[in-house]
Amino acid sequence: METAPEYLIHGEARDTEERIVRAATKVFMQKGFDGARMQEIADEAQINKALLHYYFRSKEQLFSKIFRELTKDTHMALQRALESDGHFVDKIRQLVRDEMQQLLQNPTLPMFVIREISRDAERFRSLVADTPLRQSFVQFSAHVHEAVRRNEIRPIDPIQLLLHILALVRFPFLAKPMVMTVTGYSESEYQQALEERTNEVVHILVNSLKVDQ
Amino acid sequence: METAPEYLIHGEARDTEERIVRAATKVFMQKGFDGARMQEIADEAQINKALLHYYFRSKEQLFSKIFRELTKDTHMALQRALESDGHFVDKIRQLVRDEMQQLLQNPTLPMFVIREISRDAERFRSLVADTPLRQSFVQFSAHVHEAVRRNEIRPIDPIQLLLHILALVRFPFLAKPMVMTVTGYSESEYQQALEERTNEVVHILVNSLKVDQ
DNA sequence: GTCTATAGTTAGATAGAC
DNA sequence: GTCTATCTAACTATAGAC
Repeated sequence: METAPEYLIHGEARDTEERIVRAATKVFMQKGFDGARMQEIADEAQINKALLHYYFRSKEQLFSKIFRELTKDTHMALQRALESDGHFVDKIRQLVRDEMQQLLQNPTLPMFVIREISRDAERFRSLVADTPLRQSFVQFSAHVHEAVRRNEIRPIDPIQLLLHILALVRFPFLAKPMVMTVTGYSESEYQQALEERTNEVVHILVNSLKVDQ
Repeated sequence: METAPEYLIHGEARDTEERIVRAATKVFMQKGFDGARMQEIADEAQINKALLHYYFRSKEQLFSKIFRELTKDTHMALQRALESDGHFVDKIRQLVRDEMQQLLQNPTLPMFVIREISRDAERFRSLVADTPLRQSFVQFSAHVHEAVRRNEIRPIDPIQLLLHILALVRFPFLAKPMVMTVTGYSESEYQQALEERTNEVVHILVNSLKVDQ
C-alpha cells in the first residue's frame, strides 16, 4: 500500500502522518515493539486508532518505518571519521566526540536499537543487507590494519577495537536506569557524568592504542 | 500465597515447580516480559497453562521470582574483587576475569537484566533497596579514592571507572546480534572474539589507570 | 497436583457512515 | 481523511472435575 504522492494529499494529511510518526517514535522507543500499544500511539498523536491503520496498514509496518528512520544514519559518524585525514588516533577522537554528541541529543536510541535487534535479528540482517553499514566495518578494519602497519597504533584486532569504542560510548546510555539505581545518582548527576565522559573515553582509547607498552 | 514446606510436597511437585522455573527462565530471557507468553512457558515445561497459575498466581509474580533469582548474585564478583588484598589494579584484573568467565557461561543475562530494568526501573529500585548491591558502589568508590591517594592509579571519578568496566565487559554480550550483523561474523567467530576479550579488556583498563600519563 | 473448559479482557485490525 | 462501532484473535486468569 503506497502512500499517495505528496501533491495529492490535501487538508491536514501531511500533518497527521507526521504526528503519527512522531507519536509512534516516542511510544516505540519507550516501550519497545512488544510493549507498545496502538491505542497509546493514537492517543499520543491525538487521533483515532483506526486512522493508524489507514496510514500504516499494521503495527508491524508502522514499526518498520520508525525503525528504518531511526537507524538509517547509524554509519554516518563512522564514515565521517574514516574519511577524515590524519593520524588514526585523530579519527578515533573525532568518532568518539561525534557519537557522544549525537547520543547526548538522543540518549534512548541505543536501548531501542539493541532491544529490537535482539528481539528480531533477522529483520535487521535483511535491513542491513543493502546498506553502507556493512561496508563500513570492512573499511574500518582496513584502516586499523593500515594504522598498525604504519606504527601509528599497537597491533589490535579490529573487532576488539570496535567493541571498545561502541561499548565505552553507548553502554552508559543503555545502562542508565541500572547504573543510576546502583549508584544512587540523580538524573542531573548522571547527566553530568555523561557529559564529562567524552574526554574520559578519548583518554582511555588513545592510551590503549599507544605503541611500546 | 506461600509454597508448602518442602517435606509436605509429594509426588512430582518439586520437579514440576523446578521445570516451570527453568522454562520461565528460558522464555523470559529470550522474549522479555512483554514478549513472553504463559502458553509458551507451559509448553516448554510440558505442563498445562493452568498449572502455572497454581504455582505462581500471575505472570507478574512468576517473572518477579525469575528476575530476583537471576540478579541476586550480581554484586558477588565486585565484592570478591574488593575484598581481595593487594594493588588496586589487581582487584580490577580479578573483577574483569571473574565477570567475563561468568558471562561466557550465561551470555544472555546482560540483555535480560538491562531490558527489564529499562522497562520498569521502579521495580528494580525497590528490589535493590534492601540489598548489598547498593552498598557495593559506596565501597567501590572508597577503594578508588584510597587507591588514588596511595598513587596506585591516576585520579579518576569512580562512576567513570565503573562505567568503563561494565561497558567493556558487558556490552559485547548485549550487542552480540547487532555486532554480528554489522561485522558479518559467524556465531563461532564472535564466540572466539568474546573469549579472547578478557586480556584485551584488562589491558585497556590497566593502561588507562597508570599514573604519569 | 493436574487437567479441560471457559470466563474476562484487551489487542490489532476492519466496516461503513460522514 | 477521519470518525464510531465492531470483529476476531490472543492473552491472562479462574472454575471445577478428577
